[in-house]
Amino acid sequence: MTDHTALHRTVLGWYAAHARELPWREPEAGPWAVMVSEFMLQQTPVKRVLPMYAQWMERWPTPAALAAAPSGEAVRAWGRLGYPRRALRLHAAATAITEQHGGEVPTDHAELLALPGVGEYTAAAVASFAHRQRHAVLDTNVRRVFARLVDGNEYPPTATTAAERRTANELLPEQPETAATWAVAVMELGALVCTARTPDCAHCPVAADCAWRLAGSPAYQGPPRRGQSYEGTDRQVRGRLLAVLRAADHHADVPQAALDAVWPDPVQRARALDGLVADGLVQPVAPGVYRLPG
DNA sequence: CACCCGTGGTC
DNA sequence: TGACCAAGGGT
Repeated sequence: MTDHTALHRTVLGWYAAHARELPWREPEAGPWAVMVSEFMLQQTPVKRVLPMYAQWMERWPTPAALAAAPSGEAVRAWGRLGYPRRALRLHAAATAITEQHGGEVPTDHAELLALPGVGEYTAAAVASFAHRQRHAVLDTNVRRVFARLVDGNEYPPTATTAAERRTANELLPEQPETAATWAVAVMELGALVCTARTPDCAHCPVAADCAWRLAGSPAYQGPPRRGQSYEGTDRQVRGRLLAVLRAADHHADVPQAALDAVWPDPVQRARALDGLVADGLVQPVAPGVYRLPG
């Protein structure tokens, strides 16, 4: 039950002075704008999200507008943002919001969590950033900041732990409005200063209190964090296949031959295509003919 | 819970 | 240059 007022004031002051101006943080950005940004930002850098976000919000400014479009159009508009299943899930979330929540993004955390593509982080982020509620928001940035500041470790554990949730809740300001700003402020600190590779400790507002710094910035000791291989994987094949489908006109059939051209190994190619169909990203319309889903 | 799921930028 | 990283979620 320590008093964290000084820490709150320091971080909130830093945020007030250094926060980026992002469209989903503008006063006119409602819950839908926040939700769209959160889907796009899942494992994708802000810089690459910005242009796609602008296009998306202009085309589908409400959940109902997106729900009225074919899911394949969402996949097509997703472009090269990566992880196209996110586009499908965002479309499914828009449909659920339209059909079950009167077209309004839910305010209740549990209802948010029940939406397709909304997990622990995104539910807390929308409830906090858009609805100004008090929630611990644990993304990769926040987890890294707390790992260093509180635990003295360079990196957080592989998966979010109960101890991390305890820390986040312990440090969360009591007032909901303050907590909401605190959540985005800690995230911003992780994104801009307390970065993964080369943290800018010289400009960190809490460097003097940082357990990791005070311990001499010891190198990461934990288990090796598995890298993400990509060359030669099914994911690469899926990406190439879907690129062909996206490039085709809306409702234009894509012949098997066009898909066969993207990858030499027929076994892996077929497996990747089957996977896309199973995921609902590709629709088989006839033997040897495919398109994005309607 | 370990693994799968895209894409592009960085050192 | 290959490994790492980027506002995760689903299984």
